Amino acid sequence: MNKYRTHNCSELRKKDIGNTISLSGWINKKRDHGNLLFIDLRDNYGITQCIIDKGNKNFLDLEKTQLETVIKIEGKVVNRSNETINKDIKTGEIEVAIDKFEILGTCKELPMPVFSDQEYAEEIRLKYRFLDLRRKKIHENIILRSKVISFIRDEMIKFGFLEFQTPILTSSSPEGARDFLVPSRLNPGKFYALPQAPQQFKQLIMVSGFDKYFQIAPCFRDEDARADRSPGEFYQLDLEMSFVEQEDIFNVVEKLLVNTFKKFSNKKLMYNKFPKISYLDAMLMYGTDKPDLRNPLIINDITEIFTRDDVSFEIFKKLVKSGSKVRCISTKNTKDKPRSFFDGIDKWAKDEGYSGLAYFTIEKDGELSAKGPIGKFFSKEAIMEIMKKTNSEVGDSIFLACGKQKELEKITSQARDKIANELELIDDNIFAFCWIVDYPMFERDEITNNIKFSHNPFSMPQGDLSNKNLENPLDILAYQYDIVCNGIELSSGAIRNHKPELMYKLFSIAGYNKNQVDEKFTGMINALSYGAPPHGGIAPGIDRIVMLLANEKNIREVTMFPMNQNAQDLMMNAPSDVDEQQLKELNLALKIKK
RNA sequence: GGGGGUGUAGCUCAGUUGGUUAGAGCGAUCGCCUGUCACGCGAUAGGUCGAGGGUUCGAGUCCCUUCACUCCCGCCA
Repeated sequence: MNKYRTHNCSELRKKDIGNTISLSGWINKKRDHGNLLFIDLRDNYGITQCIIDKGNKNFLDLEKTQLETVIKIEGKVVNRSNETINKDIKTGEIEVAIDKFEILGTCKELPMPVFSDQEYAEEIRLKYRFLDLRRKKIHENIILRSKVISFIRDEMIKFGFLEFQTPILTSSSPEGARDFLVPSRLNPGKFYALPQAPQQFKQLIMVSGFDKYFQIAPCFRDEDARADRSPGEFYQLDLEMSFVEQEDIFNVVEKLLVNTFKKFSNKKLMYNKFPKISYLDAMLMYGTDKPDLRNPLIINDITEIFTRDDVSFEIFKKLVKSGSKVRCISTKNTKDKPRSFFDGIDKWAKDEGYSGLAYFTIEKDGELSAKGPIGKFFSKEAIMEIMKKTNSEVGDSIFLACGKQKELEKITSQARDKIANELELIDDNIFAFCWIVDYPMFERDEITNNIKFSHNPFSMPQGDLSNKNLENPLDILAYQYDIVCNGIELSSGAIRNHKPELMYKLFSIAGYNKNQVDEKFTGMINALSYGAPPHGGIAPGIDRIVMLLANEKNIREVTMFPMNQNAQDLMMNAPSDVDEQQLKELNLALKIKK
C-alpha cells in the first residue's frame, strides 16, 4: 500500500463509510469552531471535508496548521446527516473523521490566497504561478489543454497521420517574424534560430515520402505580445499532406475541429461545413481577413453615391474625387436609439484616432428622409439607392466613413465590432468558423513601393502561369487559406509550390535572383529538385483553440508558465544575465545601448 | 517605438473640493465558540499611498518625470 494515500480527494462515497482510509493533499480551507475543526483537503481531483474535535490529541496542532500546508490524514469515513450534505462537491455525502495527521510540506504565509476565486494582479500571479495554478479555474483550464491535445493527437493518428519531431535549433529565415537567435559555440560568430514554425521541415518530410505528417510543434517568434498572442513561444498543430488539393486539407481540418469543439464545449457551432470567403470579399464585407461571423453586420461600399448631383455632402464628395472611398454599416431598426448611442460611436471613432463616423437614420414620415446631422445632404432618390445597396429598410441607420482603402478597412472593421457590441448582436454561445481563401500571392510594400510576397513565399499560385500572367503579379492568387473562429485567426496554410522553376520565377518578382534563392533556401530548393510530391498543409494554433474552448479572453489563462508582456518569466527570472565565461565561450561581447 | 488603463496593508479594494491620527473585507497573530462548507464573534499587529521631483501653510488627492503590470496601434511570411 502506498504510504501517502489510499484514495484521492474526490473518490470517497457513501459505500466507503466505516472504512479506515488515508488522504494526502493541501489544506484548502479551515472552519474552526473552537472545539470542532473542519478541514477541506484538496488535491488535483477534488475536495474532501475532514473533521476533528477537541477529544483528539492532534486537535491543537492541526488547528494552527497554515492553509496550503500539505498534510496526510488517516481516519474513518463517516456519514453526513441530511442537513449537512454538501451538493457542491463530489464527496459531499461523507466526511473523514481524522484520527492521525502528518505534515508533509509546510507553508509560509501566502502572498496570495489560493481558495479565493477573486482576480489578482498579473504580476503576483506570474511570480507565484505554482500557487496560481492550484486555483480551480486555471487548474481546470490546464487540464482541459492536456485533454484537448491528447484528443487531437488521437484523431490525427486515426486519420493516418504520423507524428514526427523537427529540430529546435535551426537556421534563421529571411521572411516572416523576428527570429530568436542562439549563438553557436563550435561555430564562432554564427547563430542558430529557433523555428518560427517547422515550415521547411514539414515540406522536407513530404519530399522524404512520409505522406501525412503532424506535430504539436513549439514555434518561436520574437514579436510583441497581445491578449491572444504569447510573447516568444506558442504551439501549433502542424500538419502536412502529400498528393492533395486544397479541398482535401479542408476536409481533414474541418472534421478535426468540429469533433474537438463538439467534444470539449457546449457552445453551438454556427456551421458544421465552414463557409469559404475570399480574401477580397472579406476585406470588403468585414474590413478584415479575420471576421467574427457571429456579428451580422456587413460593410458596403457606397462610393458611387457621392458622385451624384443630388448628394451635397461636400466633404466626402471632395475626398471621393481625389480617390477616397466611402463605406458604410447599416444597423437594423435603430431609429429609436438615443442620440447618445450615435454620438458615442462617433466619439469612439475619434478616440481611436479616426476622423469620426458620420451617421443618419432612414425615416418615413410621409416622405422618405434621412434624420441626423448629415441627413439633409441626401435626396430621397439617393437614400433609396443607399437602401438598395445596403439592403436597408425604413428605421435602419447608416454609419459612414470615407478614406483611402486601407484606413477605411480598418475603421469599418473596428466599427463593425464596436456597433455590434453596443447593440448586443453577438451571441457568445456560438462558435462561427470560416475559411478565408484566395489570398493574393503578392502585394505592394507601402513604404518601398516594391512588390513582395503577401504571405508565404512557398505557396502555390493559382491558375495558368504563362508569362502573361506574371506581368500582373498583383493579380495572382495563391492556394493560401486561413481558418478564423469568432474573429480569432486560428491557423493559416497553403498548397505548396513544389516546382523549383516556378519558385525561381515567383521569387524574381519579389526581387530575389536565383543565387539568392539558392543561398537562402538551400535545403528546400535542393530537395524540390529531386522529385517532390505535390503537397500542402496548415497549422492550427493550439493555444488559441484551447482559449476558445475554455472561454477565456487571454492566452495566459491556458498557458501553464507564461511570460509577461515584456517577455519575462517572473518566476524563473528569465531572461537573465550570464557570466563572462559563458559569453567568452560563445565569442560574444555585450554592447548595450543606453 | 506610440496611445490608453491601473498602481493605497500579505491579497482584493474604498478614500469626497487639497485639510487633523489613511479605512474596510479576506489573510496573519491571540482569545471565545461542537455542524460548518465564503462558519460566527472579539481583539492585536500590519502602510515608503509604485519611485523621484514640484506647486502649496498643507498632497494619497494637483503638476512634471520615471518605473511596474495590462490593453491597443505598429509588428506578427
